[in-house]
Amino acid sequence: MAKDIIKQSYLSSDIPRVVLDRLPIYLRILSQLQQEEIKITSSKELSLYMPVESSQIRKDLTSLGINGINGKGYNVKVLKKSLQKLLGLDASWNAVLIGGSTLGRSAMEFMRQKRSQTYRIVAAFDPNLRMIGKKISNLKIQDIKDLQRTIKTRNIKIGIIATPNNITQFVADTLIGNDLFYIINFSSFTPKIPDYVIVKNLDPGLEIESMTYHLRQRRLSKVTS
Amino acid sequence: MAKDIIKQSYLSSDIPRVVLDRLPIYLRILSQLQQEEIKITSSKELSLYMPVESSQIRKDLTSLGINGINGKGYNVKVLKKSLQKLLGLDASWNAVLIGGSTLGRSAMEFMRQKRSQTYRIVAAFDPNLRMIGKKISNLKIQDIKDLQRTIKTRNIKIGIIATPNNITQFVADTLIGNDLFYIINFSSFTPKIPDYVIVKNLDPGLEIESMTYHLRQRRLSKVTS
DNA sequence: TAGATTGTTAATCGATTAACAATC
DNA sequence: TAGATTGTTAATCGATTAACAATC
Repeated sequence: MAKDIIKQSYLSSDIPRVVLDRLPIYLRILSQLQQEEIKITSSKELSLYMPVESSQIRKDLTSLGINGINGKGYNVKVLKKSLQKLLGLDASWNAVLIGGSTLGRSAMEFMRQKRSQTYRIVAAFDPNLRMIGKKISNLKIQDIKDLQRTIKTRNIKIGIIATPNNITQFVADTLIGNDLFYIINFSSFTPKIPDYVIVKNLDPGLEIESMTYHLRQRRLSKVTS
Repeated sequence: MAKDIIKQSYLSSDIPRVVLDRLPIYLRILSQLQQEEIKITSSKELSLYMPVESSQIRKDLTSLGINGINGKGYNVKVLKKSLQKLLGLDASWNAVLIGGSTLGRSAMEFMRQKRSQTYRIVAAFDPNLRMIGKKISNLKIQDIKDLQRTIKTRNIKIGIIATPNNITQFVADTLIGNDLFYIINFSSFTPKIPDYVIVKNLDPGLEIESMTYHLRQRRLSKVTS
């Protein structure tokens, strides 16, 4: 029932995925420009920092209802604010970490470095009973039985999986069963999920493995040339 | 001169980026199937684990010269081997880490978790002279002056940036200047790079920030429905 | 005004999907 | 053989780019 409503609203979100994925990149670039005290930028300048034509950037922005100053460009501050609001970055979202062993700890540590205002890890759990009570960063690892209650009381919307690959599916199912439909997955297992759930797999290995293809190519071409 | 050759060979690598990015995902799924002792799979089965139609998968594979058993499917072991070889995962690539403070440490720790056979971090540097000599994991942080020599002697092909945002560009330029054209960037700054360089920006923030859009959408739709 | 840049359309490009004969 | 799945083509879909009049 609740899922039906959500599914519907998800499908109705009208920004194409490719556009959506570019927006945080625009924001990064705008922040950089701000640090350089640049007040007005242009689609052309923005395009220097990413592999996208200026016309694409203009198109993205107009499609979102964001307009520049005709003949001038875009006000950096205004554009940044618009994008932040659109992406929901003016709010802060609570997240829960599942997995208190080394992967969990390093993932936590790594995310902490980024000091994002957008999300906060406010609770930690581990399916392994032996981990309960141990501390990870400043959080006490809780019994997974209390997951549902904690999600409610702490208004948690994002689940972070940092468990061994062999229980990733179980953990994902648990999160989804507890109405967490936004999942960040640090494990190397890609869980099967219903289509109203959004999972981001953050596995550096995935990136590096497509890199090595190019490495190999270049070596071959050097040898043969 | 050397750059010209490389540039050329990069452009001539004929696998489309979208296809290339799917290959490591196929490999993950194949490993999972192997763990379940499944010997023969099909494009249909593989498509269950990722948002791609079976015809796409067949097309990807034939385009790479990989053939299945007509009427039967694909031999899991054979397919895995073929993809690994194609991606250059039968080799091991040496990487250097730049940045020995907390971000560097947690990135290192995080990557260690993954125990990839594909790459190995064999040296660490920091532009900050005060960091020199400190240990990170089992590596001693070296003076960046020795970067060039170490790259040569240790046959390093991959550079990992884990420095504060404000020096990312400097570090990227340094790496490129030392003929490292494969860069993994853990900072939140997107450096400007020549087009023959491949940079993978691994910033969980990027992923999460496009997630919050959907979070916001659903909240709004719940309120209005 | 002259120069620069937006907003927008049309053309191009490439990726995905559906369908089915060929094959095991 | 019957059933299932590949390999491949054609159709569809969507994203990117180029071009330019309108605007500051």
